[in-house]
Amino acid sequence: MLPHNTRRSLPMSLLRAREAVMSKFRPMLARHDVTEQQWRVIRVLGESSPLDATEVAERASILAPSLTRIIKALEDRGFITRGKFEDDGRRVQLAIAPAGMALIEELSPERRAIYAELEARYGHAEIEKLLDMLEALIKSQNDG
Amino acid sequence: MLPHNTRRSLPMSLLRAREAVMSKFRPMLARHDVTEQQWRVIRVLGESSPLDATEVAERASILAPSLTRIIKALEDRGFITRGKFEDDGRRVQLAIAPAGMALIEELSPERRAIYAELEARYGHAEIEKLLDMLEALIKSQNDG
DNA sequence: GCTATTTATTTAACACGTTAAATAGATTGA
DNA sequence: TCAATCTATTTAACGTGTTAAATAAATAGC
Repeated sequence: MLPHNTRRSLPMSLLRAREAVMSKFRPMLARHDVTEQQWRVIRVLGESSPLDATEVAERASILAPSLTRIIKALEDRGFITRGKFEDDGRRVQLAIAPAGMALIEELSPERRAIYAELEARYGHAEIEKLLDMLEALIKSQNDG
Repeated sequence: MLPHNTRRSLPMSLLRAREAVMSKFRPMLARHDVTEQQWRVIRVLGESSPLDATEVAERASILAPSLTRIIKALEDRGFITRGKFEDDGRRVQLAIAPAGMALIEELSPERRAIYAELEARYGHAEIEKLLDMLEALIKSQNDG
C-alpha cells in the first residue's frame, strides 16, 4: 500500500521528471537573467493582459507572497506594468509591457528548439498522454 | 511546436500535479514539524543506512547545499547521526537514528491512509502507468 | 452611516533551490 | 615527495516556497 522504495513514489517521480525537463530550459533562462518563476509570470501575462494578481498567481502556480516579490523585480526591469483597478482599490492590475513581449519573442525560437528536442527524445504522443494523465491526477485530488 | 497555453506545458503540469499530491501529505508532516525535504532524507536513510551525503542527496533529489542544512537540523533533533568515513575524511557518513526510525513507524499508518485515498481517487493502475511514463521521461532526458 | 466581516495583497520569518566560490581531504604524476 | 588536480562538502548570496499575521479596501448587516 505504501511505495516500497523512495524512487517509486509519486511526489519524488514528479519532482525528478520536472527537474529533468527544466534542466533543458534553465540555461536559456539564466542567459536572459530571468528565473523560472519570473518567466512563468511573463508568459501568463503574454497570453492575456491585464490580469489581477490573484489570477496571475493561479495561472502561474505561484503563491501570493512569492508573486509580490516577482512583480517588483519584473516591474523594475520594465517587463510588466503594475497598477490598481479603479473599481476595487485592493486589486492589483498587471499587464505585459513591450519589453516583456520582446523577451517572449526573443526566446521563442530557442524554446521551440528545446521543445522539439524533448519531443524527439520522449515522443509527441507520450507527451500528450502524460499531460492528460497529469490533468486527471490533479482533478482527482483537487475536486471533492 | 510550443505549448499554446501555459496550462498545457509539461513543467507546469508536473508542478501542479506534484502540488496536488503533496497537499495531502503536507498537513501530516507539519504536525510532526518536519519539512518535505527533511522527511525525504529520513525515508532514504530509513531504507538503507549508512550512506554518504552524495548518495543521500541523489536518492532524495536534494542539492548538496540544501542537504548540508537539512543534516544539521535532523542531527540536532536526533533523527539521524552524522560521522566521517575512516578511509576518506571528506565523506560524511549518515545513518538513521532510533528516533528517526520511530518517526517513520509513527507516520506509517497515516501515510498508508493518505496513499489509499489517493489511489481510490485516481486509480491503482493509473498510478503505476503514470510512474512508468515519468520514469521513461526522466530517462529520455537524462541519457545521452 | 457604522461596525463587523470578508477579500486582496503585503510583510515577516524561516526553510529550500540554485549557482558560484571556498575549503579540505584524496589522488596523480613528475 | 610535493605541487597540481580532483573530489566531497560547506559557505555565501539571492530568489522562491510556505505559513501566519498584518494591512487596507470592499461588502454585509443592522
